[in-house]
Amino acid sequence: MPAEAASDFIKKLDELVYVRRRLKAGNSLYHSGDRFQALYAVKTGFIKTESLHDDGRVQITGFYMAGEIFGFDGIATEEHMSTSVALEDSEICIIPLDRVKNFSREFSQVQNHFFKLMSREIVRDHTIMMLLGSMQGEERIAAFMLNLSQRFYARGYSPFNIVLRMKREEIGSYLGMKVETVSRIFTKFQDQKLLSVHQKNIRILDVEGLRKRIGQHPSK
Amino acid sequence: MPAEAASDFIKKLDELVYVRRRLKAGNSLYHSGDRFQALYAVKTGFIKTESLHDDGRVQITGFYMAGEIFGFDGIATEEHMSTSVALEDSEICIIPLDRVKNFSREFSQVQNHFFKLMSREIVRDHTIMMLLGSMQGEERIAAFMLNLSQRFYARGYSPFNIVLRMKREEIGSYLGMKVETVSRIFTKFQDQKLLSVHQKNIRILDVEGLRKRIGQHPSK
DNA sequence: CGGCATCTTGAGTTGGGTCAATGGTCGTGG
DNA sequence: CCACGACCATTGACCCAACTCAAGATGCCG
Repeated sequence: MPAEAASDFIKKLDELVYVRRRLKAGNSLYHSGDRFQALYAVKTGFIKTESLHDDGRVQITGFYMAGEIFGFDGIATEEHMSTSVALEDSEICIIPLDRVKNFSREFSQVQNHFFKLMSREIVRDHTIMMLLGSMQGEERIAAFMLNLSQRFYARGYSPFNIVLRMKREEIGSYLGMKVETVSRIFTKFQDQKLLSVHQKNIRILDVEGLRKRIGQHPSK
Repeated sequence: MPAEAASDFIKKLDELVYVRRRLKAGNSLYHSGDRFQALYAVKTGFIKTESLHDDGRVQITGFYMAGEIFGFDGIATEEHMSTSVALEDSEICIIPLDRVKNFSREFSQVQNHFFKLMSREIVRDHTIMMLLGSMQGEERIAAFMLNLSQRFYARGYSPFNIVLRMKREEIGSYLGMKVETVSRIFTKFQDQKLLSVHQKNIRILDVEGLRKRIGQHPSK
């Protein structure tokens, strides 16, 4: 790839996201049912997306941190199927899909990039489906913590000292279990010296130990 | 949209899928880890995709019938994260992604179409996540049967007389429960005159009754 | 300091898993 | 054509992980 083309590409990517928006903790960018207008990239902060079921139930379908993109669910029907909520004060880059489409015609890499982003989201969802469908409580929490750890690390933060932005109930919603169960498992992991837990401050003490929790379960 | 452009578009879509392939029941198009080469559309038959977890566990992440497209999980890393298996003799259209990308530059609708397809897959996955995360066994089966019914109907088949192509165990894998539980719930639904069950032949007797099963559960 | 939200812990219940046995169905070969 | 064997589905009995309900504990903010 010629250097010039690459730098053009970067410039384009930058143009894509030139609109920013600040979002206070607890506020939403869009609600379920809103007309789809754009994709969103987290610049700073933490976002959750929750899907509303036909009956009243709500489940968190994703947590997004700096560098991650969300909102893809709105493309299919031009209408968002989820609600996005800031878990802390956040800064969000707005990426109008029309702009992506136009740039894609000129720069095939832009198109490639967005295909890959959506594919990655699909893979991520399949991972959660496996977690929800075939792991037990302790395995789910272990997998969740390791996943957070890795994402923090990838973003330049410590992979061991994690400050949770979500409450226990939200973790439960995401992992398909009740608050009480989440809490009990945190306590258990602390007793077993896998984690140290103080409120939302979690320190991962034994990565290997957590890894071993996953997959060595009776379930076949 | 001028009629001519529309017909060009259709022609292009047709060119996209001009390679076909027959697949015997039980055979695979690709395995987890294979290099990604193309997307696949079901022309006739029935396909399952299953994801392999780090530990040995396997979970079915999708069932695809005529008209549905699968394989999107391979785009992210250029490597498939799942294995696709034919549940019955099937005919598959091969859609090389490069071709999609090239046509997209010329026909923006092609690009739109594939963005929407991927978004739809994400929405579908979120639905399953909700099902796995917050529904109980009976609700899951009810939701599953109604979903199948609707897809059969959309493809021109009877929405009431359904011939399952997958075994009970595969339904269980997809819905996050054991064979025995699936079987018990089918029996229960039959006792309650919601379904009539004979082997893989299911007749839906009471759509409203099934709908009411979903969402009226203790959970919260 | 009080009030409110969140988190933890305990006790009892239950949906679904496990294990084990039985029953059907289908394809193959004698 | 029937009998055998393989595979799949169903059913029963028992058990346990996670849920429910209920009480405290902890921390946060005005």
